Amino acid sequence: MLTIGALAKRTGTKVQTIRYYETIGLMPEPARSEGGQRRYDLAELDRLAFVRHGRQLGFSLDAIRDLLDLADNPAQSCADADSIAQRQLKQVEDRIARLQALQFELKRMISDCGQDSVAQCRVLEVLRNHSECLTDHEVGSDRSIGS
Amino acid sequence: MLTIGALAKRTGTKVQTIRYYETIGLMPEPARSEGGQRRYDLAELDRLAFVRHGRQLGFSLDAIRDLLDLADNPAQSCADADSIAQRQLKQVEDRIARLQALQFELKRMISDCGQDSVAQCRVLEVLRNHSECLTDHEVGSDRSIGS
DNA sequence: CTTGAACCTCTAGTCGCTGAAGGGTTTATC
DNA sequence: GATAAACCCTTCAGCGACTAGAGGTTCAAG
Repeated sequence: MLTIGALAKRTGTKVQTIRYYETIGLMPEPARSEGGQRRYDLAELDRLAFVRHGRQLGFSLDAIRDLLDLADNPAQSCADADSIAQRQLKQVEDRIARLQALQFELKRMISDCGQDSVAQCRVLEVLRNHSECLTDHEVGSDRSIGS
Repeated sequence: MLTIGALAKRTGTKVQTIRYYETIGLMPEPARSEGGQRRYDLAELDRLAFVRHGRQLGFSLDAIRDLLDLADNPAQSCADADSIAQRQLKQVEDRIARLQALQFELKRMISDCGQDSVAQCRVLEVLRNHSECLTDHEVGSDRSIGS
């Protein structure tokens, strides 16, 4: 039986995060000690490890919830799990593309500035005039990854 | 004199977002009509365009606040603006690197699954066993870009 | 039996917006 | 001059995924 602190250490999670997962129903309500403290078993350790690993791979908590359901009902879950992962891959690839456009624009902005200490700063100039940009560097929502 | 709606349309911003920028002090309190509606002039249009462009380039509102201060005090602001942009570039490059590790891992996970409809799903398997991963695909905070 | 680390609940804050409720103003048309 | 539509106002709550803090309780070691 693990305390919440031990579980946190083993999975690289903060204690508060585990309690948060419990409040949103991602982790089950665990057993309690006589004094009311949470006690976890190995099944719960596995579940949390699964969740954290999903988070590290950028899955949203909703996606992880779906994947957990699939893992619990093993009958032909593969196609569903695959499509969730495909969706995640696509999101990751979209984000990479957008960030690369940003990277290009930022690099150009910085290298144009650099040495000459004239009052005309390229960085500020570029921000003032969008027309100076070469790429379409709009950034979409980046909400799925927490700290 | 522009209404808030006209300003929103011209800058591709939502009306609420402009009001939000005002509450956090990023946009000044504008003039008002007799009936109390906001009226903007061209200086305010420029400022909002600057802010939005900074957001498109992934700068946080705090970074944009600093850049606006620099733009207002033109004396040798170039080095400061440059270092803010450098920091932003580094963040973008870090995020790209992490996302590419994710992309690699997700692709591997998906391609290993694919055809064989056996109950053993690679996607779920990989999530269960972190040790199967080849890369260090930890994802950091992605807080700086809104929707 | 005492200490102190770890636990508990509850609430509020983070970031950058977004949406909605419940009104008031402006403008165009009749 | 009336009316209606389109716009605007304030205020508050919510998103996702946590994180931090206050103020109190429990547990394990010495």
